[in-house]
Amino acid sequence: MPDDEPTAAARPGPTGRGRRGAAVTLSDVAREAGVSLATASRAINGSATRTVRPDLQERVLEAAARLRYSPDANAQAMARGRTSSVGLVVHDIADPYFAAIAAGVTRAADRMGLTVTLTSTQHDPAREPAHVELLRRQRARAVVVCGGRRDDEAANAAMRSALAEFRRAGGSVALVSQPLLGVSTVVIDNTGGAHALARALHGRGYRRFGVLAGPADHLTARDRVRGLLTALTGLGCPPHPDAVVASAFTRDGGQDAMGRLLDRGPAVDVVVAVNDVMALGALAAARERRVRVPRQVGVAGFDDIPTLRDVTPSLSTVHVPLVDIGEAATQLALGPAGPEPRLLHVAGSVVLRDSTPGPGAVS
Amino acid sequence: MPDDEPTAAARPGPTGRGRRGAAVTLSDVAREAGVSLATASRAINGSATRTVRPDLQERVLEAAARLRYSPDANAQAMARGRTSSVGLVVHDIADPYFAAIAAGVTRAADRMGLTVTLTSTQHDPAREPAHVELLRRQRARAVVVCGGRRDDEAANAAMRSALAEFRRAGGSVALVSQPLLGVSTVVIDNTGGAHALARALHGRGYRRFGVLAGPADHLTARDRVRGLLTALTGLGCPPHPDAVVASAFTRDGGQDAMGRLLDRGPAVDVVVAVNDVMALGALAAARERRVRVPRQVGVAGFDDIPTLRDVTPSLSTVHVPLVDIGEAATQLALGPAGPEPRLLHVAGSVVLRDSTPGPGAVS
DNA sequence: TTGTACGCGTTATCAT
DNA sequence: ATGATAACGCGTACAA
Repeated sequence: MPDDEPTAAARPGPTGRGRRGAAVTLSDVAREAGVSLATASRAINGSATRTVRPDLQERVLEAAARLRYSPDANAQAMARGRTSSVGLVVHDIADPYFAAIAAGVTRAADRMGLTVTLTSTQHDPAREPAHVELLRRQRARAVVVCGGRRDDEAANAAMRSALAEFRRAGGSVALVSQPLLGVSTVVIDNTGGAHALARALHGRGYRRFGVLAGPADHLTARDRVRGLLTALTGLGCPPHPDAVVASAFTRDGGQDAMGRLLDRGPAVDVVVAVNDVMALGALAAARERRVRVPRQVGVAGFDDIPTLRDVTPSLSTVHVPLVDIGEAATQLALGPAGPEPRLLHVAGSVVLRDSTPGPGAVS
Repeated sequence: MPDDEPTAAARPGPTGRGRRGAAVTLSDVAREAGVSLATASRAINGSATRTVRPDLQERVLEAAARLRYSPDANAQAMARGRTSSVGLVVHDIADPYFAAIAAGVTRAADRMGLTVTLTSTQHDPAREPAHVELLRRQRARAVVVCGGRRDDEAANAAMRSALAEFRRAGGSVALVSQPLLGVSTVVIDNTGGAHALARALHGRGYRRFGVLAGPADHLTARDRVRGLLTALTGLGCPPHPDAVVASAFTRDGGQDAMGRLLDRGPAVDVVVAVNDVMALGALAAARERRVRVPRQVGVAGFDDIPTLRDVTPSLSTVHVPLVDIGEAATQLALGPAGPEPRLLHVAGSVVLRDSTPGPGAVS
């Protein structure tokens, strides 16, 4: 029998309050191995300064395996003064945009031996500060906050304060959005990407643009709209004012806005949504109305979420490396914390697909 | 100035090793409020048995707010003997199937005041036990493991052992898959759903079925295939043996299998994939080959992932309430732990959409 | 190199 | 109702 029983696993002592199922502690391992607690600790987690004799080391490791010892991360966190977890704040993990970023964060964290604590605001920006506070209580080493900021000074102040407290507690912070909170941020070039997209579409012959602009106070949406408008104005074909329609930053918002545009708006030959999920909503609105895409109207989005692979017609968009951004944000947060917040600018690249062949293209 | 400065926030004492940025502890709050540590603790987190005088309570709360005190969850975990986090193990958080379940888990956890620790195996089932062990170190209250089991006794034994250790450490467990690990499980009725789907498609007139069967050792895939085959056999039209093609359980797997079926397989008029992402891959394969769906061949999947909303033609499938399942699994894990593992059976419902109008349907 | 002892921040027990 | 104090499990100066 290679797997013999522990010698004195369950401590019968009056000490244990019996809360957890007979937890085996490092002391148990030390006793089992016949060494001191300190030695056991060094043998298992390897001290930076100290080293332990090979034979003792082996005895400790064997004892640990025999007892199925599992170090208590909470106790380690206390003793070491730092945890091994990073927080991630998203609006909705089921949204492919956030899911892709989350994949990057988990990958990076995994590589660094850290775990990810995921919190979702369920689309309510007002809950973000509370989630940051929650992560502060966990003493997470870092927190990555995703999702565009709003033009709402009260909300931003609350968030800024929450992040400041988080850092005061020793944690570091990285954002994926706009660099307005005074912390390190992965900044997506929304304006430039939108600008390039407008030019590319113009290059395919489109002249009458519609824009699904998202919420007026949403900074990402606003930047993208601005990029589109300046480019189109520069090209001499600014969109009709009524062809720029506001809505929520979601699929439903895009569907709604596209519906309004198709039903009561001026004629357009291409519609650009400020993100992909809105563009998907727009496609749905077009389908409902038997409006053919791209024959009657072209559609483009922004972000290049993985979902687009399965949409027909394949959707033109601005590719943004979401998974890489998740990784980068994590590294940014965990990296050396200089006094100045660091900014990492990420450019998007236009990808024209079947949804925008040009106004005269044969289907 | 409503927001006055802390009186004695930063403890200058030689105690602090200065590891974390001047952490404010409960002792600081107690001193600031002029009460004992115990009273401060009770005032802030409210003891079950003891109660504290209102005026003292208020003084403590004020002091805490003034000092921006944030309780240390790790210390609380130690003192209380239990944490407030649940673990979640998935294969890939970017996969809409897992993302939807994760949304349910976070929602349930959120409602119960718990945080979610997310770990992703990056599609490597062999890493699952290690992730469970990681969650055990954190002393997570519970762990939810998603993803179908394999017919691999070694792997299952390793997982069973990891879960047993997790429970021995006081944690509870719930699975979303097959009930073969001896723990509470949310069981999706794969066989029944597939059976019903086959009958429904047969009802629309399809007779020559193709099946994208997934990996041979994947239990979920196997159950679904079995459901399809028994139904079709019962209906007198079992699929041609060469029309049942194996592949990976992924989009690429579906694309690959569909390609092989279309290129070298027997003629079929409808193809059923054992999950939606494979069906999406199948659609891609059909597109590549200029095979029209549903005119030349119908396609159906399984799961009803949210992505399907945006696919054309809209995909027939078996609806499975993924978000609800995530919630249910969390509650199952956190609920009263009887000696017997609890099983929660979830049925799917067939949803026929545009991808399977019937072989003779006018497009 | 090994062992001893203290501290991490909080809760819970037991006196008061 | 409040306060002193012993755990909780581990890391690490410090002493041996």
